[in-house]
Amino acid sequence: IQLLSEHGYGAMNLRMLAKKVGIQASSLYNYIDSKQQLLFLLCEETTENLLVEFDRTVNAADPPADRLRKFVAFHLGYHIVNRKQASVLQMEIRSLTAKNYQAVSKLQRLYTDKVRGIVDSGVEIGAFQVRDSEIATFALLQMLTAVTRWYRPQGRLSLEQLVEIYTDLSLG
Amino acid sequence: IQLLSEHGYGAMNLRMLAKKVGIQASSLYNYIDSKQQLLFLLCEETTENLLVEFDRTVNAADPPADRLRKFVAFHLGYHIVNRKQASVLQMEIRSLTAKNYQAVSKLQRLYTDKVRGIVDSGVEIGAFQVRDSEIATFALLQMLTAVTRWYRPQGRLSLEQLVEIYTDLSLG
Amino acid sequence: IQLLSEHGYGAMNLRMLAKKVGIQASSLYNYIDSKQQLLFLLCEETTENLLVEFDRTVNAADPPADRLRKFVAFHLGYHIVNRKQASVLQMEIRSLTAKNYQAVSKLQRLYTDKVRGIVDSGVEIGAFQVRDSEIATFALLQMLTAVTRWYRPQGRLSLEQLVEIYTDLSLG
Amino acid sequence: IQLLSEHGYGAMNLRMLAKKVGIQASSLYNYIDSKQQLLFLLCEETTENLLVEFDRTVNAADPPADRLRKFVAFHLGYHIVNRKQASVLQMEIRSLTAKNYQAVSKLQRLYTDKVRGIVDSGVEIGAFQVRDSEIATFALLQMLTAVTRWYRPQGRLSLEQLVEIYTDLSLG
DNA sequence: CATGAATGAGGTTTCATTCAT
DNA sequence: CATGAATGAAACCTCATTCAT
Repeated sequence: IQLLSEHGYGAMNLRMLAKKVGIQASSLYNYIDSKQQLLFLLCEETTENLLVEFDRTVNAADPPADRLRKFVAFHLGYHIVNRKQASVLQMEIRSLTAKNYQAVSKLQRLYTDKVRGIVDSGVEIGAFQVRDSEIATFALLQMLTAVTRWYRPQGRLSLEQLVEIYTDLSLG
Repeated sequence: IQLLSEHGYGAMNLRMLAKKVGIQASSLYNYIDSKQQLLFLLCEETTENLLVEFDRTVNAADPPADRLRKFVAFHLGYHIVNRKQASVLQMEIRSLTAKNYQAVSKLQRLYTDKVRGIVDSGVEIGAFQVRDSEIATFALLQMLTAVTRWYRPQGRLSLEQLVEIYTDLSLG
Repeated sequence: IQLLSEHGYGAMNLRMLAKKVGIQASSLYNYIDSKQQLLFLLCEETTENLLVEFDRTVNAADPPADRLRKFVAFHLGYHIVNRKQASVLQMEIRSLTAKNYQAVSKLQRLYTDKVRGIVDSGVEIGAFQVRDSEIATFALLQMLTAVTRWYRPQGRLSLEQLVEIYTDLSLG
Repeated sequence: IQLLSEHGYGAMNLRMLAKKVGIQASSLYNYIDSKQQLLFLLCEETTENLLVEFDRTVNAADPPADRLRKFVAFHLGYHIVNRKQASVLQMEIRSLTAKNYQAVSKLQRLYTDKVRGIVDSGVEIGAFQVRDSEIATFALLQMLTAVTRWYRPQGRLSLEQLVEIYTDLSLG
């Protein structure tokens, strides 16, 4: 994950990975079938994990505004803590084989749908006002996810502060 | 730009580009110094163009709310019309040489600062309320820029509708 | 052809070939698409050539016994003169891709059918007596073709002598 | 033998063999010293076996024509029943180390000499007429041996029929 | 301005073989 | 007797780049 997030799939080669884990490049093939499969497994696992954690965190029974708050805190926190993993997912899916890409895409769609569910239910009961809930969902997700692009630990703001700020922006 | 946006810098090779423009790969070197330089020129040009267009569109004399509206319309429109170019800029700067990366980064920083200027001046006169104007600027920019990730022509919404929706979200 | 006949497809590597022709291995790819394609082209060409030469040599209008004599002289001569090429064809077709194998196989079948035609027409007019003309054709062909397995130039017998000997055996 | 005859020495790898026998590749080394030695043992054993069976079947005291008939029946039958083994011997000796190759070659020469003995003794007493007994021996052997190249069980002809056909051709 | 042929560095992958357990 | 993990050499192939023409 670290190497992928630093160099990208194309620029990371297996010799780098091998050196990092202290074996020869050929020995990697005791663990993976191919470089492509490695990327796929990583992307798949990360996305599935995100789905599981979402369900564990966001209680479907809560009112929409509460769910949104929990979602923002969760999604932001997750993307800050696992920012390398998340940025690999964001940047490198394009390097997946058509077939693999579709599999991961499908999982990501499930996640997007969950978030859309929050927005929609808020709109339904009049808690949220948005012109277009699909676009609102995209905008929300991308605004939050993009935290991986600039976040640096030891930055000016703590995780808690960021959550507050982004919650404000999201509710707005 | 088309090939870069489809395949990425690493996966696009000069033979592909040569074929696309109808010459042999070696002939490309009559026009470019290296693959890297080509990417750099493209990124640099795109960013500079963005800066110029911003200045031409957003009148520094207008009140902040107006400038924000004009900015949203401009930035969104630009990223939809030039979405391939924009997505190259977004995705491929990482493939730039350290030196080239810094040069483009510096230009991008200028743009970010201009947007930050709008936010700040709005906050100053009490037109906008944000907890943190740096984060707000990032969030705003990334929310808008990410339109390149999902936009498809012949989609459900016209450019005008999208501008309205995103203006709403931005003011919120 | 020389390298393939000496080492076999699997054991011949492209570096050997490159060295033989005095360029770098990678430069071979200016002429071929892949090692597999090289083998295919060689096999295809050889087989097609054999078909053409057969037609040029064996006159369909002659009586069967004459055609058989001409065929023996031609086939034996061809396999002695082009013995390396012929032995590649014999030994290495198995290394062809399924698809490529079928293409070459089909061509070879055409040749076998021509020879079978000679045998059949001889049987028809009572010039040849064989219990089974399919097996007789196989036996004839393989007996002749196998000359590539042991023939060495500067051997005890001249080409003319060999032709006489094999003609005798074939008519028998 | 099955794997070697299907894929050839170069294309068969020890992992395939291991899987076939239900152990791990490394465990093979409890039974063999090397891949090369495995091929050698197989080739050696097959050839020796052929020699032993020849002696058991072809009675040196019989008149040449009878010996030839017995030889044809034996050699053909053996190559049909053990066709995979036989085709490995035919195709893969070339993959033997120089030293191993010579050892097997020497054994094969013994077999060829035995067949030559039949031809020669037939010529001596005037039972066979051949222009050149060395070539006749080669031709005979290769004609028969090549049955491995096309024979398929459940083919049109029974073993007995094939023996009759080939005996005819051989005497001719 | 265009080309074809060449290059060399490097990439992923394969595979026989080893070895501690 | 079996294994999993390791290895290193080597294989095919790719690609940015060069250069004489």
